[in-house]
Amino acid sequence: MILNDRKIKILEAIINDYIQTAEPIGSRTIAKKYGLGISSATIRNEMSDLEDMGFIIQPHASAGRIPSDKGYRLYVDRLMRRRELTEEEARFLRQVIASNINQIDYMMQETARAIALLTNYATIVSEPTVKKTRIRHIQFVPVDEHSFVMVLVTDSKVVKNNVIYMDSSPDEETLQRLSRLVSDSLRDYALEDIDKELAARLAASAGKNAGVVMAVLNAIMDVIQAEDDVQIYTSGVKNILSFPEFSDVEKAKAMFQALEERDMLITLLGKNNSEKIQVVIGAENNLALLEDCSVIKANYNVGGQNFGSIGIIGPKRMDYSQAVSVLSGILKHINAVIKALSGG
Amino acid sequence: MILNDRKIKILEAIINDYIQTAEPIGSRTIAKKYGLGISSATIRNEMSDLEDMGFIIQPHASAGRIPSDKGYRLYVDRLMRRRELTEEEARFLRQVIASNINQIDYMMQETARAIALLTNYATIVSEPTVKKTRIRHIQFVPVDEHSFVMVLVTDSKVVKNNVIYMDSSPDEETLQRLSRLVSDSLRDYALEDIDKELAARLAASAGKNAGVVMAVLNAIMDVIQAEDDVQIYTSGVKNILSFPEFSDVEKAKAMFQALEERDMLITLLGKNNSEKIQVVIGAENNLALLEDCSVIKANYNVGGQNFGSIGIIGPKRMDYSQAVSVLSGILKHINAVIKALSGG
DNA sequence: AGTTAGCACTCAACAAAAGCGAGTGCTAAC
DNA sequence: GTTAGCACTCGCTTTTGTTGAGTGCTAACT
Repeated sequence: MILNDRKIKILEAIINDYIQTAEPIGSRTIAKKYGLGISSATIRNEMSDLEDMGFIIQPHASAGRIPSDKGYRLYVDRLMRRRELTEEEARFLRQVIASNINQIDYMMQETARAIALLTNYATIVSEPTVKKTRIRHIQFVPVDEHSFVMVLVTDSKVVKNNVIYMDSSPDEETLQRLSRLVSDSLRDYALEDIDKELAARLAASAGKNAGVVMAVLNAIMDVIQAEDDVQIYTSGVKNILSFPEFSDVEKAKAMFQALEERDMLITLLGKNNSEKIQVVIGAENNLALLEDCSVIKANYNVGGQNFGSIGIIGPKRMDYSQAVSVLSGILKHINAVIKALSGG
Repeated sequence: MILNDRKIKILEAIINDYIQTAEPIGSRTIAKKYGLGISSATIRNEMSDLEDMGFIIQPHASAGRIPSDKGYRLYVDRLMRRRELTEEEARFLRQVIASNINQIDYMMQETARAIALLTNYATIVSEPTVKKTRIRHIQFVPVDEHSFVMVLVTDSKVVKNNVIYMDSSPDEETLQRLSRLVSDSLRDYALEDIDKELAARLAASAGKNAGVVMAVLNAIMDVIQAEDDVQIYTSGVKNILSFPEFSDVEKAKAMFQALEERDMLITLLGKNNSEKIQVVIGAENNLALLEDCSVIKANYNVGGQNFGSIGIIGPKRMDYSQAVSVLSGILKHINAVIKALSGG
C-alpha cells in the first residue's frame, strides 16, 4: 500500500486535530472540519488503510482514531512546518539570556524557566560537571576572624565559591600570600586530579599555614563531590497538570516522581555530541515511566568538550513545531553568548 | 454551654481521626473506635453541642463531623501533644545543616528540602535581602582577558559573586590594586546606599581604570536589584498531590499556582520578629487561595535585624504535632550554627 | 437529670440499566 | 474510484434504585 498524497493530508488533519483537542477524531468530523473535498466514506476507507499501515490507532472499537508513535514520527520528520519565533518571543529569550550572562549556572536555570513559560511544557536542563575542567585561578577573600572565602575559577569560566571556617582565619596579607601560593601551584590541574596526596604535599610547603591550605583543598574536593555528576534543573513541571492526559492525579503524581529522578532525566537527555535538535517520541525513549511523553532535546556547547543539554518534555501530542522553534531559537542565543564570552 | 472534659475527649477523637483518615466521622464510629465508655447516642448529643459551639462542622446533612478552624485552633493551643524528634530525624537534620554551612543560601534551600522530605508537606523558606547589609570586603579575581569576578562579602557574611565582562580586563596586579581601592572606599557602606553619584565619584578617583570601577559598581547595583525583596525557596510542592483534599486536579493546580506567587508567599510568611513557632490555621491567613491550608512557620535570625522565615504548608488536617517538632528541631540547629559561625 | 435504645429520616455514594451518539465497516449504486 | 446508506458497536452520560453511614428525636431506663 502506498502512502499517497491524500492519505498524508488526512493523517495531517488527524494529528493536527489531536494535538489541539486530545480527543480521537472520526471520519465525519474530518470531512466537515477540514475541507478536503472528499466524503466521510472515502476518508473512512483511507483511515482504515492508515491504520493498517500503523500510522494511526483506534483506542476502542467505536471511537475515532489517534496518531500512533509511528504517525507522530512521520509528522515530525516530513510534515511538520517549522514556524518562526514571533518577534516578541525572540525578544523575551534574548532578554533572559542577556540579563544572566554573569553566572552560567544561573543562566541555564533561567533558560529552563523561560522555555517552560513560553511553551507550557516541562523543561529540563543539564549542566556539565566541572570535574574535568582545569583550575585557572584561586583567590582567598577575608570574611571575618573565623572565616574566609575561597573563589575558584576554572578554565570553562565557572566560578565557585566556598566559605572556609577556621578557629582563627589568617590576616589579609597572609591570605593574599597563600592565594598566590595555592593558585600558582594548582593552576592547570584538573579538579578531579586533586587528591589527598597532592593536598598533603602542598600543605607541607605552606609551613605554619599548612592547616589553611589543607582546609582549602578539602573545600575543593567538596566542590567535586557536590557536583558528583551533572547538575540537573527542571522547570515548569506543574504544567503537566494542564494536560488532559494527566488529569488523573495518580498519573500526574507518577510524572512528578519521574521528573525528580535524576538518573532517569540524565538517561533521557542522553549523551551525544550532536548539535542538532532531536525529537524523541513516546516509547522511543525506552523509559517505561515516560512512554506517554515526547522530548525535544538538544545539546549546547560549554567550552570544547563539555556539553550540557536542554530538553522539553510534553505529552506525545505536544506542539512539536513550537517546541522545536523555541529550542532552536534559544540555542542560537546561548551558543552566541557563550562563544562571545569565552573570548572568541 | 461549657466545654467539659468529655466534650474535649470527643473533640480530640474527631480531630485525631480526621487527621488520619480525611473522612468525616460519626458518633457510632467514635463509640466503637475510641473506647470512651459512653454510647453513641450520648456522643451524638455532645457532638450536637460541639457543633453549636463551632468546634466541628457537618459537611452535609447525613455525614459525620469534621473539625472547624476553631476546632483545630483549640487542638493546637491546648490539646496537641508535642512529640520529640526521633534520634534518626534529628541526626538527619543535623547532617543536612552541617554539610551546608559553607553557603547560607544553599543551606536554606537544603533545609526546605529536608523538611519537605521529613514531613511530606510543602515547605517555603525566605531568605532576607542583603540590601541593608554593609559591605565588608570586595575582591576582584581574574578570569580571562575579557572578564574578572567580583566577590562581595557583607557583614552578614553573605558572599555574592558576579562576573564582569570588559573589552579588555586589567592584569592581575591592577586588579589587586583596584580591589584594595574599591574595598577600602566602600567598606561599611550599606548596599542600598550605593548610587550613581557615589559610583561616579569613586570611578573618578580610579584614573584610567574608571571604566573598571564603574562596571563593578554597576554589578553591585545589579546585586541589589536582583534581590529586589526577599528570596523565596519552595520544596516538596508535589507532596500536595498525595492529599485526598487535592485529588481534584483543578484544586491541585490552583495550589501549585498559589505556591508560585512570590507575593502571596511573602504575605503568608508574614513579617514579625517573633522567634516563636506560629500556627496559622485555614482562613486565618486571609488568603482566599490558601484558605484550605494551614501553615506552621517561624523566623530564624541572620545577624541582628535580619530575619528569614521557614513555613510548612499542608492541608488543615495536617499533623501539626510533627510539623511543629520538625520545625523547632531545625530552628535549634540553624540558630546554633548561625550563632557559632558569626563568631559569637 | 443524665444516659441509652430505638426509630424514622436524610443524603452522598455506588451500581445497574437505559439511551445517546460518534464512530466504524460493509454493500450497492453512481 | 467515490459516495450514500445502513446496521452495528461501544464508551459516555443520565436515570433510577439501593445501600449504609449518619443524624435528631422520643421514650424508657438508671
